[in-house]
Amino acid sequence: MTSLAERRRELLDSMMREAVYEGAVAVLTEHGLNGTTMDRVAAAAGMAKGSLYNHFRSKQELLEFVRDRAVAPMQEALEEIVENKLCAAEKLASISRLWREYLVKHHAVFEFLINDHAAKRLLRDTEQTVRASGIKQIATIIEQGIQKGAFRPVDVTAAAEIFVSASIGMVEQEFAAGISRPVDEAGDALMGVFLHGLCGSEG
Amino acid sequence: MTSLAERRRELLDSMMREAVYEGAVAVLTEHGLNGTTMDRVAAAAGMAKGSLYNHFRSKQELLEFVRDRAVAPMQEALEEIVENKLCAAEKLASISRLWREYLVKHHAVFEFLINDHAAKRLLRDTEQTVRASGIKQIATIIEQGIQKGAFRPVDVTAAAEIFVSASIGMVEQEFAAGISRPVDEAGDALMGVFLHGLCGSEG
Amino acid sequence: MTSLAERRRELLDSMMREAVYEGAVAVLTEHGLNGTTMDRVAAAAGMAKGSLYNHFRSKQELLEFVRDRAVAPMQEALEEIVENKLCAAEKLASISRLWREYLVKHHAVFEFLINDHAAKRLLRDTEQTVRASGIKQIATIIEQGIQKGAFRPVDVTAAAEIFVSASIGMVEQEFAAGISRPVDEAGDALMGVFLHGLCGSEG
Amino acid sequence: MTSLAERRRELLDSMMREAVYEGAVAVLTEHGLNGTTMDRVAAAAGMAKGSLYNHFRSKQELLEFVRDRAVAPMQEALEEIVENKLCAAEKLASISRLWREYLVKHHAVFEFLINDHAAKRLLRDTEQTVRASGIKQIATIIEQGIQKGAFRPVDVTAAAEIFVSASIGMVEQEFAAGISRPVDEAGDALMGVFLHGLCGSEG
DNA sequence: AATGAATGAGGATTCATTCAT
DNA sequence: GATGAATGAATCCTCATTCAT
Repeated sequence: MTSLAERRRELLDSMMREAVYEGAVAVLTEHGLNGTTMDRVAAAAGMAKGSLYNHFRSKQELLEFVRDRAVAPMQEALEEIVENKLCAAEKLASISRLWREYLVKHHAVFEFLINDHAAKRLLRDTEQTVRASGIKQIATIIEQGIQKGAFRPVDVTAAAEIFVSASIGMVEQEFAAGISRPVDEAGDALMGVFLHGLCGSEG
Repeated sequence: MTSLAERRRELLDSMMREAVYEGAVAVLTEHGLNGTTMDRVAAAAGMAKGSLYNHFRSKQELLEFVRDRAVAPMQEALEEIVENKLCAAEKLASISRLWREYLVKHHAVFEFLINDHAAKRLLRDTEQTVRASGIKQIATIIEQGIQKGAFRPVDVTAAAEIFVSASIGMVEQEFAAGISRPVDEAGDALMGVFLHGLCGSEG
Repeated sequence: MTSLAERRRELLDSMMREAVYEGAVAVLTEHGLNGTTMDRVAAAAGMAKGSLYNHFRSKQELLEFVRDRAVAPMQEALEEIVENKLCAAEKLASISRLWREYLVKHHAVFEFLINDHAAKRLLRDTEQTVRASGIKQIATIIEQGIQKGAFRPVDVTAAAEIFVSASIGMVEQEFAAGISRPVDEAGDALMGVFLHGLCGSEG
Repeated sequence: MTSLAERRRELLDSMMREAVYEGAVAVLTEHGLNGTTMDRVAAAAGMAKGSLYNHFRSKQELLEFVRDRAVAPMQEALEEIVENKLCAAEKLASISRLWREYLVKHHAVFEFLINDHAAKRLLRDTEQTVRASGIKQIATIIEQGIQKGAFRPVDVTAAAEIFVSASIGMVEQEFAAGISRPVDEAGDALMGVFLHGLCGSEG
């Protein structure tokens, strides 16, 4: 049984983690990974620098927390889609839209999570990277599509990498270029090429 | 008219820039962008730290030089392919292979050039990014393919982004995962999906 | 008259001080004086860091308590020897052995008590240092020996300093060198030199 | 052949090392080993903190330099005495006086070099400690005295440890107590006890 | 033009002490 | 009294840039 004090502590703890998360995201957004210092995170989270170290052993641990905190809801949503009763093509379309929405919303965090190689070094994960696990899930969906006869028998991992790279790359490019496509238009373009190729049915 | 002294100066200058380039690449390879200090670059280039500042106003300028120096031959090769007499699909296949070879060979540099957002910030380019200019060229090729009736009338920019993201993403993923696919296999997989889609001709 | 509550408080208090003593000694042993943080002491003593400050005004006060707590039994034993009916030479031999045993047993504490000048600064004592009071006692014994005609009329303080320094120094040296002499051998060597000198009876 | 520039550099370097040495000694004297921060050393040496790191890789390396710089002249003087034509007893007396003079003069440094266990930890030396090497030399002298028949056949290492501990301990005690004996008096007292013991010739 | 020592603003981390609960 | 999170000064070390030689 959890005592009152314990529950209160947990509540406070989760509040502070939330503050740290939001502070860190704000700093990442404004200053990039390299400009994300403990000083700035502490200030943005409204606490003393030393306090951060009462909750995270190191900067790395803090950033890992931010990553997990940011990725968790997305991975849950992803799994939900994977387990749906939709057909493979519909699943891919849903995922493409899901990612686009998340990327747009949490751009700063994902920028450093997905692409930043400094972060890759810092957050030491290879197989478990967000990207890698996404690729695995997509590969599974494509595999299902192939077995149902909906898809041609292609190299599923390669196809999954293409899908993931393209999904993320398109959004990133929009950010870099400072433009923004309507969600549907972008998704349709991606799905059109990914499902039917450039050459079309007579190809 | 260039005097003898002037020519000699230029020669020396280009030799030193070459040394800086190679030193910087070596340091980037070994220590990553964050570990690339002026000290290390100077040491690797076989010169004094102060001398770097006689040729580059700042670290940023030096890194921009490295980027340009690294990208130039690739862009030349790209243009050559674009101007070839090949059909669009063959051009794309050639480019895919070209990029793969370059990425594998100069991995460290491109890692920081193409993806590292710390570098993006550092190297202030939006439209002129390597990626952006690559996308433009690819879009042109696809446009040609469409006009020749070889490709379906898709959103050329989106398709180009997909192609570029996928080309780069696949190699990056291999690096991250520590594996390496045979060049042809990877290229075939990409071209297969990109040209014909997952659904196949009956799709 | 002490009330029951008062007595209970005292009991609890002495139990906690005991826990603090043992915790502090453990930490001193494992981490050295510099590594002895209030956090670690609290953890080793099985209590919250804040609680330490309910019983000791500061780290310095806590360490002074540890010093006194560690030194007390040794000083009692020393006084017991001093008041014995033994002759001066035998007293010295007993003391030499007593110290050796204590030093070996409580090495970590005494290392910081006796020699560590950081501690000396921290624990501000001059005359009352363990060392100083030991020297006084030894001087008294030597004085007695001289008055009984057993010893030559030497400078008693100097002789006492020699005895104390040598007693401690020999053990310290063993620790530093990582070796350990048998108690008797070391004691015999010390007493031999101290009583008869290097030159021998004909000297 | 050393170029002019090279010689000038060496001169400047040795001047700066001298400044660092004196600054460090001043700080050690005033603040103790624990209070000896790089900031303070830099300030005392009249230079910027960062400059220290151009000449010493770390605080430890700097302190090791200070130790060596402080110890070198003493060890040279010690060796000179060892190689003299004096008899063993005279050598010991000379050494005793030498040490006393050095200790008095460079008290702060030696306090941390010889006794401070924080320093021992920091300066990782066991056998090569100042103390250990001094003991070795003394042991050699005693050994010679024994072979010449001047000394009784005692445990030379133990006797050397006694001599060294007593020599240093007496000075340290004077410092701690804030008094100061005349050099000769202290030396005579030590040599008297060390050579002839407490018991005297009839002992 | 080359050199490399000097600089000093930061940056990550530690820890004695305080204080609200 | 007990607790442990909060605090922020202090510490070691880094590195882009400057400048005298």
